[in-house]
Amino acid sequence: MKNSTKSRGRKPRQEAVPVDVIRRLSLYLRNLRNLREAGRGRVSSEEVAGPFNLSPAQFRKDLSWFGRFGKSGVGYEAEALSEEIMRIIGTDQSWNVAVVGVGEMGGALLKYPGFDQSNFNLAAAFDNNPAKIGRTINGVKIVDIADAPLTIKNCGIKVAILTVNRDAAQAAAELMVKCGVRAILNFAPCRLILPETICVSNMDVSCELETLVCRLRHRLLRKGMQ
Amino acid sequence: MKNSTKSRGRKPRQEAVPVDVIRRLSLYLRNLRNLREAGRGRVSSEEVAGPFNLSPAQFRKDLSWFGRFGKSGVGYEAEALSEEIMRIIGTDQSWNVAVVGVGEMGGALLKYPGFDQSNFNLAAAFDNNPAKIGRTINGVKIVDIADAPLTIKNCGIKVAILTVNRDAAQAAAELMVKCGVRAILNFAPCRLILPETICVSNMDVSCELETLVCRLRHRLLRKGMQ
DNA sequence: ATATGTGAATCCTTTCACAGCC
DNA sequence: GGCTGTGAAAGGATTCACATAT
Repeated sequence: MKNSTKSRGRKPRQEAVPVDVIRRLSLYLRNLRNLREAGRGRVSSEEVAGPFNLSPAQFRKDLSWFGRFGKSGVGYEAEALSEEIMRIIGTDQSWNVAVVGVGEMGGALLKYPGFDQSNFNLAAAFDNNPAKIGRTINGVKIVDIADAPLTIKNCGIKVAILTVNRDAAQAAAELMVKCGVRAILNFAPCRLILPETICVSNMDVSCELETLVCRLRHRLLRKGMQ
Repeated sequence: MKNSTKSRGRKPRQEAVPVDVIRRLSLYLRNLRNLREAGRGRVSSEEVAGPFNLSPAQFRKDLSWFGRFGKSGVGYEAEALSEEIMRIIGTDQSWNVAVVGVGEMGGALLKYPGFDQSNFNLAAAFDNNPAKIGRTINGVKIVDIADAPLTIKNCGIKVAILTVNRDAAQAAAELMVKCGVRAILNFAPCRLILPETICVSNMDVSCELETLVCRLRHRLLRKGMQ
């Protein structure tokens, strides 16, 4: 009965950064942008973390995974810190991203203005519907998914957003992996079975809604981040 | 310096259910549906939790927050367990949900077929754009947000999905709260400042994308659920 | 005086392992 | 034999508190 299933029971004792640390870095970064737009040059850990109901100590511990970025007794330079966090996350460079499946959700993402200010560049859109192939949405031409290998290679795409329906998700994901995609943001309401080397994150509306309404009846224990 | 900010440093020592438990229950529930559709009547904790890279022990501990639902040496009845979990979450009853802001994302959600099989019923859509008010999307009539109080009261809406743009999000959220909404699923890329009694969950595409690409460089420590 | 960075302590979550039951 | 339910143990994450730096 022991060591039965896959690799779940391992004890790697590795010095790996917890993924929640990165998720918080991403929040800090957004807040830093706001603070800078509000004219703040120097900021404290309380100012950066407080709005998310996270403690200043948490902020400092999170950063300490990667180095020392503040001045004792003074605080942090908002701009320099932003750049450091972007370097840590990897968004100091630009990323070409593919949208796979131009249905309602895929179309909405292609038109989403939030990416304009980011270093994520929606560089390609794929679909298998002949009625959609060749059309252009917000400057992005919809390409036959059969031609995905070439496009992905040409654009150097490593990240895909999966917005196909549930039944098509697994096959589409496998195709992306075969084309060289290494990270997938999955909007389909199912789990993808992919090699462990591929990074997957799920945006699960049903799951979030269910969690929300459950919090309405039970008083649940959250942990910051709102 | 101590006891400085809000209520962050409390030690409530309460027997509150962690929100992650609920998030996993939601996943188990989905898998149970799949297992039932595949004809399985009786299932084991391994079968239910395994596909999410969660351990059988975790599944049993999660359930133990709420009671005892299995038979020793046998397993669980898939259908009965589904109903129990739905009762725990609260989706044994139907929920009317409002979509606030019928832009690209709001429209996509209104047309999203995933809600058909769920107990979430998109009962109302609000916008402030006269060109949209009065139109119908997927059977849902778009109502002037000025008339939200009446609609929300009539439909008994307690949950809203916020799909307005960032600058409008805080005001729209406050309006919803004033109308009696108690839970908000926020798609806008910002944090909402609301009374603690209101439940908020954020669907944050940028944050997830950043976390994903960060995982491409650093080998991060995830904890199941994929 | 003030705020960082970080070991130590605390708190929480997950896993282990086994008694109990089918 | 096989699987659940659950205390106990192990492992992680958060908070404390203070030495340190400006």
